[in-house]
This record gives sequence, structure tokens and C-alpha cells, in this order.
Amino acid sequence: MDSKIKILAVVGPTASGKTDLSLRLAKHLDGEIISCDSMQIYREMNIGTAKPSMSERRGIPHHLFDVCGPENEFSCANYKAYAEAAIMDISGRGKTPIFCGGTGLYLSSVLRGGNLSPTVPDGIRESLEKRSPDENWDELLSVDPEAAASTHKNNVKRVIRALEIYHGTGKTKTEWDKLSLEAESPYDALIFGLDYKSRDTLYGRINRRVDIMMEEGLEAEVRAVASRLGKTASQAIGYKELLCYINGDLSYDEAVEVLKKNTRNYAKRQLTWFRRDPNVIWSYPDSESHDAIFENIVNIAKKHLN
RNA sequence: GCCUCUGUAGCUCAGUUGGUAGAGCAGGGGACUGAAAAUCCCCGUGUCGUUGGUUCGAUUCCGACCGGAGGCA
Repeated sequence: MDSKIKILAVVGPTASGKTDLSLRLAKHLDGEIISCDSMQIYREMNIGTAKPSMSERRGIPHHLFDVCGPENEFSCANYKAYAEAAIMDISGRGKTPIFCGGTGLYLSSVLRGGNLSPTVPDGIRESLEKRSPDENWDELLSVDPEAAASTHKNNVKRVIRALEIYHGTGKTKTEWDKLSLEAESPYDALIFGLDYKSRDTLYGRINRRVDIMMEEGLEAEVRAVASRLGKTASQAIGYKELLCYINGDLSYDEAVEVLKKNTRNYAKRQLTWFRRDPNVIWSYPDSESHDAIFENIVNIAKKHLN
């Protein structure tokens, strides 16, 4: 007997139709949705993060929207804790948790199980950032050669993170990762992916979606939070580009073009992430009807849940 | 109409003192366990506008023609 908690997930690049699909699934399978998106967690950032409106949600409960203020920092570890609580809540009430979102790291941190390395004290990162990249790299090379081997020297953020773990916990990142990855997942997840046979079609959807966001008032939304965006929220695509326009560094048209471009680039990175997972069951909305895709997915999901 | 500049990768441009060419951006592929909508790595053959000429050899020099920009009438 398998006592693992059954979970469904819908993944894919931005603008691929994840939200619609997850809503239909939730409706048909008595599920509740757990957003898996590093920016939808912020309050006041709605248009730019493409959160469905209350009416679009059709009464289906959504978890992990609006759990953090835009001025606060948020990370994968925070997400994992919230998501695990949401799973317990939902499945405790006999409903099916359905993850929906494009932040691959967040999803895998939950579904793989295991614990992340412990929190490290404040200040370590800052002091490492003050040193030269070469100095950090050399230390990582001697302290955690395995991490160094799988990290490129130029990837300064990752080099610092690996060192931060060592300085803060006394154990290397490699040791912690090993512990985490050895743990068995308490979940039995079925992951559906959406992609397009034609990249141009996906990019066309992205461009159109950005235009719609602008029509819906993204600029006003950005102005409203502009002065309060914290370190992580200010990285959000749509917000950082419009801030450049508001500050006068870009014209309006330039900002919109860069925003579209950054979204396209982002979509490609998301695809790279999800394509790596052999368990993802892919569907292509530009080569099959939405109804056919939905029927197929519901059938597979029902078998999984029973 | 005349003069000058210009026409090289999807875009912006470099370059070859004559031996068929290279950057940035776009695009493609990849990595990824506490910033992840972040961060990082790899990938550049294109009738060098067309057509004649000079030359062993022209994208590079010369002429004509066709685009584009500017100046003078």
C-alpha cells in the first residue's frame, strides 16, 4: 500500500495556459490550487504576476498567493514551509492539492522531500560579497571541491551561497545536499507540462499578454509599489522594466519591448528546467484541442488519485 | 540633375594595408536545492547590394547600375 499523499501539478512556461488548465482540473477533481510562483506570493503585485481574478478563480481556493509584502524578502525555504502546510491543510480536508506555476526550483524543493540546509546567520553573505570573486572561488575550491566542480567560477551568487553554507553551518553544501536528496519524498506527484510545438506561437502569446497587462493598468500597479519593492520583489519581470521607464532610463515603448523580451527569455529558461524532468507529462495546446488535452489529463489524473 | 557618404549574420555595426570575415543584441541549447521572474555556461557560413574590370586571386581596388542618408542647385 502506498501511503504517500497524492498530488497533481501543472507546470510550463509563462503564458502557456497553466492557470486555465489547473482551474478546470480543480473543478473536476475536487481540488484546491497551490500557486508555485516566486512572484505571485507578493501582495499588491497582481496584474504583472498574472494572478487570476476572484471571478476567474470560480470559487476554487487558492493557496500561496499574497503571503508576503513586496518590501519583504522571500526565498525557496519560505515557500517550501508554506507549501507543506498548504498540502497538509488541503489533503487533511480530503481535497486534492494541485500545484500550478512556473518556478521549478520551488516545486522541486517541495516534491523531492528532504530538508534544505539550515538557515545561516545574517551577515555572512554580506561579508562574502565584500571579498573578491577570486578569493571566494579559491576558498570554495579547497573547502568544497565537489560544489566547485558543479558551479561555474563566474556564477558568483552560487559560489557565495556554497561558501555561506560552509561558514554558517560548519558543513559543506555538498554534505547538506546529499542529506536532502537521499530523503524519500512523502508525496506521490503527477506532473503535467504545457509547451508549444511552435516557439513563435508561445512568444506571440507572451507578447500579447504583455500588451494586455499594460492595458489593464500594470504601470499604475508598478507606481503604487515602486518605492517599497524589496530585494526579491524588485526582480519581478514587468516591474523592473517599468521602473526604468518611470525613472526615465527607458522610453515607454522601449520598456515594453524589453519587458516582452525578458519574458520570452524567462520562458525559455523555464522550459529548460522542466524538460529535464523525465516525469513530466507534456501536452501541446497548439497541436491538440484544449478539450482533448483536458480529457486526456483528467483520465490520467483520475487513475493516479484512485 | 550634380557632389559626398553608405549598402557585411534576423538587427546595430567592426574588419580584411587584396588570400572569401567577427563583436554586441536577438535567437537556439544547457546548468540549477535558501536572490530562481534570479544567476551562470555553450553555440556565429553570411550570394560581405548587383554587375563588369584589374589581378594568380576581390568582400576588400576601379567603373557602371540598383537601394539608403546627407549636401549643392
